[in-house]
Amino acid sequence: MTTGTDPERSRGRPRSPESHRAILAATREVLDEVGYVRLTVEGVATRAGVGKSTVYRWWPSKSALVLEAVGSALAAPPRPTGDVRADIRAVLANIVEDLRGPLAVTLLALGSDALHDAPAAAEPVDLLQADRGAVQDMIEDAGRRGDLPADVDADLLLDVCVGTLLYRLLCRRPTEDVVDRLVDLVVEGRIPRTGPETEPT
Amino acid sequence: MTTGTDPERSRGRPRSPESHRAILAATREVLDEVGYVRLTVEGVATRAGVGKSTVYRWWPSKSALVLEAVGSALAAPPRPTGDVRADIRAVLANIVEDLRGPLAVTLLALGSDALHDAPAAAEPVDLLQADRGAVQDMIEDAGRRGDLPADVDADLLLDVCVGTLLYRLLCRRPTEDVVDRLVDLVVEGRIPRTGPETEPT
Amino acid sequence: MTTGTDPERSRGRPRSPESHRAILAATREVLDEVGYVRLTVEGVATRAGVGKSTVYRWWPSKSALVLEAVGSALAAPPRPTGDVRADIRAVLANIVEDLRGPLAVTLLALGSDALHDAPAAAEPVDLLQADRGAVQDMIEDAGRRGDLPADVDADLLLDVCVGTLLYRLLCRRPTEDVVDRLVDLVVEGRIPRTGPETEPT
Amino acid sequence: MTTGTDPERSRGRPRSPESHRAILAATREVLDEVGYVRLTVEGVATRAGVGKSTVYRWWPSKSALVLEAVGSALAAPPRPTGDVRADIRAVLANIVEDLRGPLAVTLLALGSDALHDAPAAAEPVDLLQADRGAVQDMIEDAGRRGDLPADVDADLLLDVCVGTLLYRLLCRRPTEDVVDRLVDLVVEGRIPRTGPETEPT
DNA sequence: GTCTAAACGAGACGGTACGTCTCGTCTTACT
DNA sequence: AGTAAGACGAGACGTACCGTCTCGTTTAGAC
Repeated sequence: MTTGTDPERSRGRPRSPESHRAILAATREVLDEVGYVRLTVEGVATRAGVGKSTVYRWWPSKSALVLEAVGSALAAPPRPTGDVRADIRAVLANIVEDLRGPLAVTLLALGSDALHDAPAAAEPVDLLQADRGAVQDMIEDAGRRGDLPADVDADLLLDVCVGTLLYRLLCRRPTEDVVDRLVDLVVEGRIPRTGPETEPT
Repeated sequence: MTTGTDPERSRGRPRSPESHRAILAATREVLDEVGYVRLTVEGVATRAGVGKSTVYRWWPSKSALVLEAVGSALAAPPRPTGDVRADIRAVLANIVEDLRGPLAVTLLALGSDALHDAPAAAEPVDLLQADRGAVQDMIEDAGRRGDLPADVDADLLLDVCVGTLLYRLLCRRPTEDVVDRLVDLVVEGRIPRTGPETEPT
Repeated sequence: MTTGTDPERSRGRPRSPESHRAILAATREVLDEVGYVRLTVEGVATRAGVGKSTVYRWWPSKSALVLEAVGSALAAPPRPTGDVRADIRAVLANIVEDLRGPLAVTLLALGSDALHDAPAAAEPVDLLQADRGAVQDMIEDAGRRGDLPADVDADLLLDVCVGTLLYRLLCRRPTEDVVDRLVDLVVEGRIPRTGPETEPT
Repeated sequence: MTTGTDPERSRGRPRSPESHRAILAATREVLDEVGYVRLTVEGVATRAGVGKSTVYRWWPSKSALVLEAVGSALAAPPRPTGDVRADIRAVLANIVEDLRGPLAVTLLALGSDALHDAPAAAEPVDLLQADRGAVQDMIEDAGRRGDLPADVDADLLLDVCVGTLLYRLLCRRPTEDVVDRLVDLVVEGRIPRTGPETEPT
């Protein structure tokens, strides 16, 4: 199947895929090291071995660049198995994984930066939820199957999970066993307790 | 013989309380209007009718200034009544109230900015929880009274509430009836549903 | 084989000659109007229609900028004619001309500023003497020709002339007929007198 | 009529002479160490063990303070002896002595600073010539006695001497034997030569 | 021996300029 | 045509002094 060369797109020298990748990689590294506010486009370009104008040719601003760099590093959404506990667990584990490193912080910076520009507003925070629709379907399926209430509010349920994880990461509180207890809470209504550990049902 | 006035403290011209207040007020206004990243110290100083050096005399940086300005505008913690549902509701209503306006966004910007400085890190996010200790005590009291499990994890329970609200505000999803349903979830284990509205017990 | 273009030098956008010239011109204007101490780099940049960073990209400091601006406005050295009186007269007339306007004052400010930095020290005062070597040669030639003593101290002789003019300008005393009388003094040993005017020999 | 103590003037605490002296001394020290432009009133006050307001109570500005500090350290004018060579020598030696240290540079800074304020303009440069009138009288006396031309231009003659010394000091050229040769030039019309040394007449 | 008013130290104040930094755009020469 | 280099206009950063202004504390002469 030849996706081939779009006659409109392929005039002149084509975009260099190496540069593109190098820029995104450099962005992620710099983000790791100094954070969003101290990241400079010039620094990224230098580290990528690229001219600053090449960055600006493909991304309109620092925030757009960072947004794509962060998005491109997110974990792939898991495939649903039909076991609602396991599926939600997998989604949350993904999020925890994603939010390690600089991503949580960066998302917040992006979000707060964007919230004062009506247009760009929703984008960053939705990154964590590229697969939100799929997850909601999965939850609603569970409702139909009877594993959850039939009219479960998948939207809020998901926000409880994601919000709690994001907030704990932001406050630097531990998140290891929180995933399980969140699942217990939102799937079975089990109020979180301290103590040995949540026992399996 | 009580000297009263501390000889160490009263040398030189005393700090002008009007300037101090005017600066914090101006900071809040500018924050409202243009947001954290577009706020400038010079702009704040001008609006407060104050020299830039007066701002820097008392706050070491833009972020410290904003942090205090935001903190000084938070709602006062409610007094516990003994009814766990009502108490948690009151705390969450306070948070929702605080996060209207620019505070949610600003907290995120501050938080993300700070997370790359080990020392200043925890401050901003803890602002929302100046009264966290009191609320935890309140929850644990409820555990002792039997309104909640005796070994309830007050820490996580609180994070579920705060995190969810913060996240929904950040994503611009509605928060009006979420407070009630969160209380239902964390106090009674009621899984959130769509539908007419949560009926009273 | 002449490569011509130095591969090291010609990377990136070349320096804009208009900006460079505009900055020097603006510096001279501002100097004229408000003097050295009240000259502001930002003011110069604004008048030149240039960003402040462009000024600082090419001159490390206000004093370096002013030094070059002043230097670039000095009169070109006159061509020696062989008549020692006429030649010295021409040199001194040049100096008087240069020191009109803000240059005398500026040189002093620069000089006094610089004298506390060992490295930059000599520069400003030497500005007046970019052509000092040539003038000394001229004087020594006159010595060899017999128009002046054979072992004339050209150095001191020149300092007498320049120093006297600079000092009188600084004290705001008139300098119109001083040039002639200085020449009388240093070429013919005629002690300066008040009175109608120096008669021609 | 008892002038005695003016009832208007002598209420309250009298001016502290120690502070006054300490401020002038500190000014001279700081001037020596860092020069005029880098001298700060606050630094002077601190070194003098004095509040900044005490400085500003008695001197209207940094330049006025420095002017007085510099003036108060000048050498006392010599007494005329009747020997014109010796008298001029003594005056010039005084000037050379005064201009060692930071004074030459400071005078220039003050002068250049002042030249853009019409009122304060002439003061600094005239410092060197507090005794100018006396010296002019002395030169004119020599004219009347026949040691110099009867209509000698004392004004210009003095400027030649002072200007030359000031300029050489500013350029950091040696001044040791220049005094003698200047006297030779302006008293006897002897054009300066290099060589063994000026022989006595 | 008070009384009292000016001078004092300390240092906060409103300003202003500094020199540095980053943004996002523009302009070259090279490939 | 796309790129690396890097100059450009703009404007905020945080620092340093300026000269003014309050404070509370001496301190010496007037009463």
